[in-house]
Amino acid sequence: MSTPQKTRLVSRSISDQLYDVLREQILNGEVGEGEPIRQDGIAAAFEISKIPVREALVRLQQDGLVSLHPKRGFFVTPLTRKEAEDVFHLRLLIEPEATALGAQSATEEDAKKAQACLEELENAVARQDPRRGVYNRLFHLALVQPAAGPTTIHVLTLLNVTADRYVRFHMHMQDIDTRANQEHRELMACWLAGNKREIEKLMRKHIQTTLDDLRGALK
Amino acid sequence: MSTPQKTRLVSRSISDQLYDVLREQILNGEVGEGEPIRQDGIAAAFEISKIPVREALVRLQQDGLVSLHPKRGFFVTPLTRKEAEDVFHLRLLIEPEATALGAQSATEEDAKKAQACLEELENAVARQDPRRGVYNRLFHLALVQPAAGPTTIHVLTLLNVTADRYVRFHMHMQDIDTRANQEHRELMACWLAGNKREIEKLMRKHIQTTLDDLRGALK
DNA sequence: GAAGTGAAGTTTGTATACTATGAGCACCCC
DNA sequence: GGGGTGCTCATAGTATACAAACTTCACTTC
Repeated sequence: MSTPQKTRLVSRSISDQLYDVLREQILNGEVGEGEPIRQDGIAAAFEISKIPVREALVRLQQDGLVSLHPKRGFFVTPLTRKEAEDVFHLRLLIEPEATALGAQSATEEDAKKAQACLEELENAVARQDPRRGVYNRLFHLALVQPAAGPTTIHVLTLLNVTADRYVRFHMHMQDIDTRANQEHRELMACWLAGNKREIEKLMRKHIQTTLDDLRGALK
Repeated sequence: MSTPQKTRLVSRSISDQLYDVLREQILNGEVGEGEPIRQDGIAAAFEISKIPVREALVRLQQDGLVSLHPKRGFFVTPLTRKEAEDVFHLRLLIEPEATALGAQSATEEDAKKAQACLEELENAVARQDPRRGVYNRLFHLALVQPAAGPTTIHVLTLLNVTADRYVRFHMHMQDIDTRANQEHRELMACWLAGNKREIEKLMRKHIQTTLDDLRGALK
């Protein structure tokens, strides 16, 4: 029997699933910044015990999305202009180069996957999926994946998640969807062609434009 | 009554303390790479329950020091040349500039704290303290702290921790202690003077030299 | 002897239960 | 009436208990 099936199937633990759900809720602003997070409340809402809730929160804490005051609980970290600037600064340092390197060592399969991610992203945008930030991240990461080491992936994931939070909070999506779509198309074409210098420039501009828009929204 | 006491005293939870201890053990190689980590074993060793053990491990997982195979347990992530290159590459991108910015906006107090960290580091080196990697990280971070945003701090901490792991594993400390001491002195002098360009150059060289030594150790 | 099958023993992941700390409020003293 | 003191309640953090999954290994079958 052949093995075309290569997706690894594993049982995801409750805490692991909850981690994704809570992260998405925070990114969507469903729990306001600075707001306390009641472990019992979440446990009751999902009809589970506190143990997996705490594990998910601990992971989010390590991601910087919530902070923990000992014996007082977890709080959603407030959004600050300083953090926004910080995150985009780091992205500008890391992501353009990493993307260019990814293009250079991308295999046929990597290219397919990146294109699939772009399609999914465009579909999500087209149907106004509120989770399209997720697909945006996946696309950006797919461009980096072929060459990047595990730490670069991890750091960029962290940065993109936080960036996503600011974008979702301060900006009306439809305002940037069209432009972003255009830029993503250009990026993808250039990435497939493997033009290192050009990709770096495009990606830098792509991130910078988002940052400029964000600064505008922050007045 | 005056308040010269400004260190904030908080009760550290068991899981929080354990996080530090386990991280240090992994950095020291006390648990070999790829080795499984038995939750019950650790719980028994510290005479606590599994709950805080799991929380500490989840944090370490988020740091990339251990990985989790569902229903099979936590494993110490293996050291790879690729990750080492990756981590140092990122440090070279971020840390020199961040250190220079730190120097520019350092207050008198920041300077005092940085110098105190350097002293502690030198003391630790002098007495061959096995935990001197910790003080090294604290010193490097103290140089960055004055200007850096929270995310930069977080990312650099992550990178320095991982870098530390490779340095401790592959290199005999005494071989580099002397050189590092010298370089730290130079860095500190330059940092206090606030010469941006020069600091960047020195820090870049400092990190690069460590990377070169590491490459040598890796054959 | 190699490969498949099944039962016993580990170990994980989560529920439940308990302790103790912090917040909030009423009361008291001046 | 303002500030201190103790009580009550809510919540965090951890221990204990347990079900489900994985591993191991002996046993069977060809």
